[in-house]
Amino acid sequence: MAVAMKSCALARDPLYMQVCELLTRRIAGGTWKPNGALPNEMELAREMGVSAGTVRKALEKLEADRLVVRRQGRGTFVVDQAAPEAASRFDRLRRADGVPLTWSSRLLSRSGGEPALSEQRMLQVGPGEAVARKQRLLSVSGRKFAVESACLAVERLTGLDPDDREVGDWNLASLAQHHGVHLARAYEEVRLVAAERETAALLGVDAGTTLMLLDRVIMSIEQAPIEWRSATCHVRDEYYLAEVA
Amino acid sequence: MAVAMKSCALARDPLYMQVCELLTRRIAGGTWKPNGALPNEMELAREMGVSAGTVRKALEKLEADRLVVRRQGRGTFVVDQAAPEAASRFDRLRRADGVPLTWSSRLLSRSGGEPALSEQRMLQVGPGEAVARKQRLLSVSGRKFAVESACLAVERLTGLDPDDREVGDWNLASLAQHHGVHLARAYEEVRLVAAERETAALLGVDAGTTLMLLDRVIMSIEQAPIEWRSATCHVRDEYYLAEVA
DNA sequence: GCGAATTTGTGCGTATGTATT
DNA sequence: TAATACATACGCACAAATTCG
Repeated sequence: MAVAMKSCALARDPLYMQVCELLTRRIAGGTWKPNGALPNEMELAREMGVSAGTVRKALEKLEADRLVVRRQGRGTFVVDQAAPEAASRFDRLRRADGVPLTWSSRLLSRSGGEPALSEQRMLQVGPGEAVARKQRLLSVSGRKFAVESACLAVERLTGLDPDDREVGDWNLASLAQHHGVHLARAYEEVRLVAAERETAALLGVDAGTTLMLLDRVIMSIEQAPIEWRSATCHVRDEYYLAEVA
Repeated sequence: MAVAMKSCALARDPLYMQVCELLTRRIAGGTWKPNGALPNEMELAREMGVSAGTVRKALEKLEADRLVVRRQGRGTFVVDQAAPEAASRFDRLRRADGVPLTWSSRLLSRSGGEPALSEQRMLQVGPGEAVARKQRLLSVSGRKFAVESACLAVERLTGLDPDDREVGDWNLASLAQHHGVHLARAYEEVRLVAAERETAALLGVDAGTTLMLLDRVIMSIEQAPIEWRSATCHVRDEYYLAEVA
């Protein structure tokens, strides 16, 4: 580990970034379970042959990336990406009273195989890289709310069999956690669109009704697009909440 | 400065946070001009009687808060909040091709005085705290695009005369920079609304047309709401872009 | 083109403070 | 109270980027 700096003429990552990457791999590899504690900073420093300050800097970055949480007096813990707070962090729709929107879903269809052109563009995948798709009808307290199409870049999830049961109606957060991918952030585009005939029929509105279209691409820490979701929403009091930093 | 730690039994901010606050005040006070360089780290450490590491940590926080930028080999510089990149950071509307939307504006009206109830709620001000208001018609390449109402918590801008010329059709970024306020982030709510008669008339659309309503509150670093803007937008190809971290 | 000077970035080591168990 | 673990603070050395002669 510490060897790397002087012996290699090529520009390498700083030592703390290497520590960061190693810890990331170990967390993804399951060395420590979600909600489990990492060894303390001194311990990690000794194991890896670096200074405590270097480990500290690496852990600070991991915490900023939401892979771990650190608590004074307790320790450093692996964040459970499948826990509700973490998993719903990309859902920005709110009820009129500000509470995060919850819905029930009915699977309309699913498929897989080669990506369409739009999917290649949104997910930055080549024509040959397999994707999985699903289409769902979302309902909010009994009311038909949205038609959602989602597309997953399955090959970016290490060791995932595209025909696996869990790809059926996948849960992105837990799927990612179990296949070595850490979700970092999302880009979401909000548009107004006129309802097409089929969509209108599914939502029970007149064709041509103006709906809210949400296109969301969720990216991994390595900046690779993982999932593209396109939801056509029949909003009433509900709203989209953005926090601009 | 360094005295504070042991002599005082009360829980005080950590030293680096005190340095941070001092530097923030000095930047707001104009000790160093926008785009100007701060003294180097060693210098600051000597001046303030703290270690270089403490100054470093303070500067890292200031950089995270976008008050300064630091460049290896060059120095640490005050961010010009009025520069286009900084000032337009809260504008999330995009043209169809992804380019940030630009507009021209026509001032429809302006006023000031006691806040209405909605303004008290959105800006978290009391009934007695003065606000300033303006209403504008925004056009995009000749097309009437939006009716915008903005409301400013003038009393949060230190030393600002509510009847000042610059409050007429204020520029929030430069107004904030000149009155000791640092804009940190914004909360924006996106809704679908039916155009009311007056709004429809101003935008040249039929009453009842579905429009995009954007409610944005910009907050200072101290978490105080500074400006509330409510824009009713007649979007066509344009879209709202959110980045969810 | 090159080297010296300047400034931030990285890394190491140590001591002490503070929250938790 | 004691032990543990992260948080803060200090100081030093060298690497890397930038600027300038």
